Amino acid sequence: MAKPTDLVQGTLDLLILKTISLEPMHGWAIAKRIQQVSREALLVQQGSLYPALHRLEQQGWIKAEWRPTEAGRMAKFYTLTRAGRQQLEKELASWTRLSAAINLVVQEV
Amino acid sequence: MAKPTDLVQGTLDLLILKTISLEPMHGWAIAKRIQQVSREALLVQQGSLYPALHRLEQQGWIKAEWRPTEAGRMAKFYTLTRAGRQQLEKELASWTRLSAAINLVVQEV
DNA sequence: ATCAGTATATCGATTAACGATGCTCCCGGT
DNA sequence: ACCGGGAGCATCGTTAATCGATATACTGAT
Repeated sequence: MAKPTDLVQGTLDLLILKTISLEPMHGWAIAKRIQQVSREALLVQQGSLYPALHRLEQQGWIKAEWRPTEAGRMAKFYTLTRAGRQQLEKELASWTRLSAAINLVVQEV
Repeated sequence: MAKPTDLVQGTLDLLILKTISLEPMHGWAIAKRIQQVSREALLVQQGSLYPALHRLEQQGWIKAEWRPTEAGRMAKFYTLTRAGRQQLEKELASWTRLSAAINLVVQEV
């Protein structure tokens, strides 16, 4: 209720794809990264994160691989596939287009 | 499918509130207006529009009144309430904040 | 021995938007 | 007189994304 949403619904995929497009990362790190880069404005809940990762993997946009972290622990690292890169382009274009459109309405005088 | 979403989920309330903040309008006109101002980028489906209007009315953010249109037909005109104006401020702030945050992530190099 | 932080995961509930469908009224064309 | 199309309001069932809570396990430090 009356809660300042953590995310804009529908943008999580974009955020994840973009984040791992810079370098392969494990889920936990992806969430931290998004939070940090957005200066604490975006908070990716675990109950949103992992389902999203599985969703993306099933679509063939990312692929997972168990590897040790720098801290020496095992974690699932996600890499963007070729299809994922295309999807990122699409989602980026869509976001740009739609957010610009919303701004047109919202800035109307 | 592969459908270029008509809206960004969660922004419809904002779009409606903003639109009728300029002048009271009936549902049909609100949808047309949003579509036109956004240069056809945003398309408000009727199955989204009317439930949203009822939602907003129940929250006490807008209130309805039957009046004749310029064309002489009866239609339900919606006006922003005082609470609605506050809500508009909130949603606007939230959108600004969140979309800026998303852009931070998305424009990361 | 315990606690905090890292890391993955699932489940149920909530909620928004969509697509389809149905209704009425009015106007203009034939 | 008839018909179609646009204006205008509405509801219903489905789908899907996110949230919150909960569970598990490993590590390092106190």
